[in-house]
Amino acid sequence: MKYSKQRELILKTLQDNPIHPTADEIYQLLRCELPTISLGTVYRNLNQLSESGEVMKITGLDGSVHFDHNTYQHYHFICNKCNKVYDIPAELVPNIMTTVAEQTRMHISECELVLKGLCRDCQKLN
Amino acid sequence: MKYSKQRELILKTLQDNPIHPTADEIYQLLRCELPTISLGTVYRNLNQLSESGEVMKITGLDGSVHFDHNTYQHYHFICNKCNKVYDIPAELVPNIMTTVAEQTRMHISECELVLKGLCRDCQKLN
DNA sequence: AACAATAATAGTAATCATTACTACTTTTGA
DNA sequence: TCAAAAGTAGTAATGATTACTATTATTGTT
Repeated sequence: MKYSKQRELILKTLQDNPIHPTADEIYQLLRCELPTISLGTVYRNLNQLSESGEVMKITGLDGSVHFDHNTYQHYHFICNKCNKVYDIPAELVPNIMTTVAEQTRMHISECELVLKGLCRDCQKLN
Repeated sequence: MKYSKQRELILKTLQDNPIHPTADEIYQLLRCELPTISLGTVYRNLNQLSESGEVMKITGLDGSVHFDHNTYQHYHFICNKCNKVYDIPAELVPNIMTTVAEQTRMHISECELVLKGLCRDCQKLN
């Protein structure tokens, strides 16, 4: 992987905006700083970065794919009202991968968990 | 919801083919039996049926949405090699929803878990 | 510093999954 | 039998993502 200014800025934007943005949201954020950047470049780089483990790809949230600068093992919660995405640290979740692997004899290498409901802020507003 | 032959056949096709098909796969399966059915009808009905809880919608597997005739609470495993989708009964998975709800004070109403890896059949082929 | 190989880019077109729209048809309950 | 409501087929439109291409930037080597 060769250096590119675009990739550096994409990574930086993701780190500075820990809101689990989509490719398009990152693109919009970047256009101020680098107006010539193209959406395809954002997609290509995010996919590369998630391949190489530098960012995390989150699916299953809504239609589109989101990205996360936090690459430690963790899970996600999305609020049905405000649509904000929250991190759920892996420590808060009972061990899933090894338990299921033991019981099913599958080789499990990835585990994606998405919880949905009402976040604390939105609970108050009722 | 009014009765329709199309909806009945869509539900039956899903029940007879517990392979977690996509809308398009159901459409292809149905075309033999009812060649005039339209893909839009399949989508509309699957969405209705999943709204009413008669089928389960699975996201986070790959790009597209899959459907499951099994509406009991359960999770999924997708094999990275053969791409087959397996059911993981909820009983095999440590209780996630209440544990996380207690610790985070979020109201959790849905929980989607997707495990990925190598299924037992594909492990043998190595 | 100049250079060639290779990777990356912008911009656009193409693809895939899904939804929206519309005129017509079925279902249903009075 | 009939009208209201819901459903349908077929097509067009949308949204997210990838593919393609000619040009540009990076990098290791002379």
